[in-house]
Amino acid sequence: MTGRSTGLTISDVAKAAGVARSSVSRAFTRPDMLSPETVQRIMDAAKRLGYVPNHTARALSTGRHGNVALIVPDVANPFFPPLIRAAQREAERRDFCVFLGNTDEDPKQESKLLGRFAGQVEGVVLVSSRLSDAQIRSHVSQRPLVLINRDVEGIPRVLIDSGSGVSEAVAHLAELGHKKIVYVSGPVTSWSNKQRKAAVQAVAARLGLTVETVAASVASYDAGRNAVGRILATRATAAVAFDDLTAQGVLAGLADRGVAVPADFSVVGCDDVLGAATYPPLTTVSNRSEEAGTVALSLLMDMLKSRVVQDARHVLETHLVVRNTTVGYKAAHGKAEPG
Amino acid sequence: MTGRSTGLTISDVAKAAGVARSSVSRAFTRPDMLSPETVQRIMDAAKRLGYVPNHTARALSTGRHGNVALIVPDVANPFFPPLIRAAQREAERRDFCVFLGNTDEDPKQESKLLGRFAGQVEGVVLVSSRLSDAQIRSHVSQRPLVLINRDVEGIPRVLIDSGSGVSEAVAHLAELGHKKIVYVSGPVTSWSNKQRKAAVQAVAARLGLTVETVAASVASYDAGRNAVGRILATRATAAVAFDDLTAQGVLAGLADRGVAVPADFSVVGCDDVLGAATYPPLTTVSNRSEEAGTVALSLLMDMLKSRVVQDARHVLETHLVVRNTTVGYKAAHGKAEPG
DNA sequence: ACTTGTCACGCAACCGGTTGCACGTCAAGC
DNA sequence: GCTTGACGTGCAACCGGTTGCGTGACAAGT
Repeated sequence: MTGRSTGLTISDVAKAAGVARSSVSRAFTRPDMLSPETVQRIMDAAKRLGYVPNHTARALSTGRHGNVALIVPDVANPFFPPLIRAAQREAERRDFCVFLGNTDEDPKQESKLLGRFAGQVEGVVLVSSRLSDAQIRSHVSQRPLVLINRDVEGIPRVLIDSGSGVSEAVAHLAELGHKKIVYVSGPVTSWSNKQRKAAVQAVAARLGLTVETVAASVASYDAGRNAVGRILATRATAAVAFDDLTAQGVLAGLADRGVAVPADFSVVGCDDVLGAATYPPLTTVSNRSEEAGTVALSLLMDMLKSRVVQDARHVLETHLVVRNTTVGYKAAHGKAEPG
Repeated sequence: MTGRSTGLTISDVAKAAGVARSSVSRAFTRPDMLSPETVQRIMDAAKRLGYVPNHTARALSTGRHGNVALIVPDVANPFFPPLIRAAQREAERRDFCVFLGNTDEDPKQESKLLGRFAGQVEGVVLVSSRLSDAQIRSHVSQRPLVLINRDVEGIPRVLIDSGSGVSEAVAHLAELGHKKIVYVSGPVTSWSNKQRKAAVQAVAARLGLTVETVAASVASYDAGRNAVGRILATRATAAVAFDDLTAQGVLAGLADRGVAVPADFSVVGCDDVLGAATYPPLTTVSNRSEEAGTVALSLLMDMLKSRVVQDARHVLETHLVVRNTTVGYKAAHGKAEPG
């Protein structure tokens, strides 16, 4: 009637096995408390009847549901799925189920979801949260929570340091002989964008490169494509783009103008989101989003176990992945930087 | 202690409002049964205390959890995220939460997840299930279930008919003057692959095109790239690939050999997974996966409401999206098909 | 033989809601 | 004035497990 999978309860099993309900319960949760024969008898009966413990009832009395929530800004952004999958895997390894929430980049929606999940999850991991620090803190007081790509003091968090990879990218370009490069920036409000831009400028300064910034404002193919005019106007010989999508746009714009990559111009992306699956394969910065997912989940699980919030701050460094859109400027041209 | 958001229960509210627990319960679930003033008083007390109903307890007594599960083969496959997001949105619109399951294309894993979710969801949508018909049927007997891209008689299902779009693609190529094309096939076990291949052959026959099949075996960039030698050997002038990833590989392989696209060769993908975000933008077939997600969810919700399984079979037709990897063969060459 | 301790198990309360039924009140109908 | 019915509310059982505590059986210790 109710669509329940089976109407079977511990009582049925208890009757069949000739024991009390509590013994059935213990057979499943703490078999060591029972004699081996009793456990065996109960298990046999359970299997014979096709009994399966009711998750909800168990959750009600224990307060443990075995669920966690994962909340992301946008499932369809290719950056997140690998992270989701990794988190999922880790959760399942520990016999947890995961609720997935999609906020559409909207803080209100994020709060709403948090509320809806509350009471059926034991913990939450918030990815690239758009909430204010204060809001995040207020949620933390209610239930275990870990952050990904959001740096709030006192709250367990795992951060993907794209700065390290971007730095390598700039060093790579310098080593190849480029003297002037441009950073194609992303959304100004983005934590990642700030991080990446700063890294580019720091390393460029250290290695004596000139760097100009061209704003793509939003992170998209079109934004990258539209920025090409301004990029070329700088007379730079290489560009580091905020992300792969932007980089791909830049490649398109370059192609439109007949600029060959990497022969005439080098491009590096960030996040390794398209993998090698475009042509030419993009030199980019690894994202380690999978590890972020795994680590965040383990962190959360540890908290659930120990019941203590640790001020963990797990930083994942990224690295340059050299493919085919970068090449030595001198090697390609056999001469020095144009005047 | 237990990390519950609040220790508040209906009893607290009842006491504060000076009514019985049952009245508090009714104030939230069937306010029409109470006098307006009582409802008001209870609500005030609840708000003042910060009471929020316990989802788990409610689920235990009603059998309704307000959760559904969405199980996909691989979150990271770009085909699924838009579908997931759409389903999510639809679920939320109806105040449902969604569990996400990832099977890694493994039927065993799929069964396991189905089991783990059982008892905490009211219904399931299974996307591109790898289970056998019999297994699927056995699950259906246990709880409401709807299928996406899996055609099992008697079970509500929504099917994305990529055949229609592929047919358009072939017609498009014919119209452009191509006489001989190749179909770069995907996994032989794939329902979609069968569908697409059949469509290509049917339309080609009708329009008098010659079509050869080149197997890429798995759907991937590399597979596509490796197939190019064989594709070119057929002396065809255009290719329809199983999916966008494969198509992208084909483009890469073509570029490796100096074959210009679309000037010398036309390529069309399928699934519109990379959007326009590559260069040159790929002519492909739309996927309508978002609608599939939305429709599947509504179907499920209807079943939950009416408690009756309808043998719905919802087919979504796809269409050709013309971008820049196809062009008239004659237009490009100004002559007839080469000998 | 009698205390003491251990072990296996049952009893019953509890988790936090929902819901069938009974009860009391009050207005309308005769 | 008494029945009738509608209405608002409370009582208590129930959803399906978990768990603190008590009890009886049996072995070991003196």
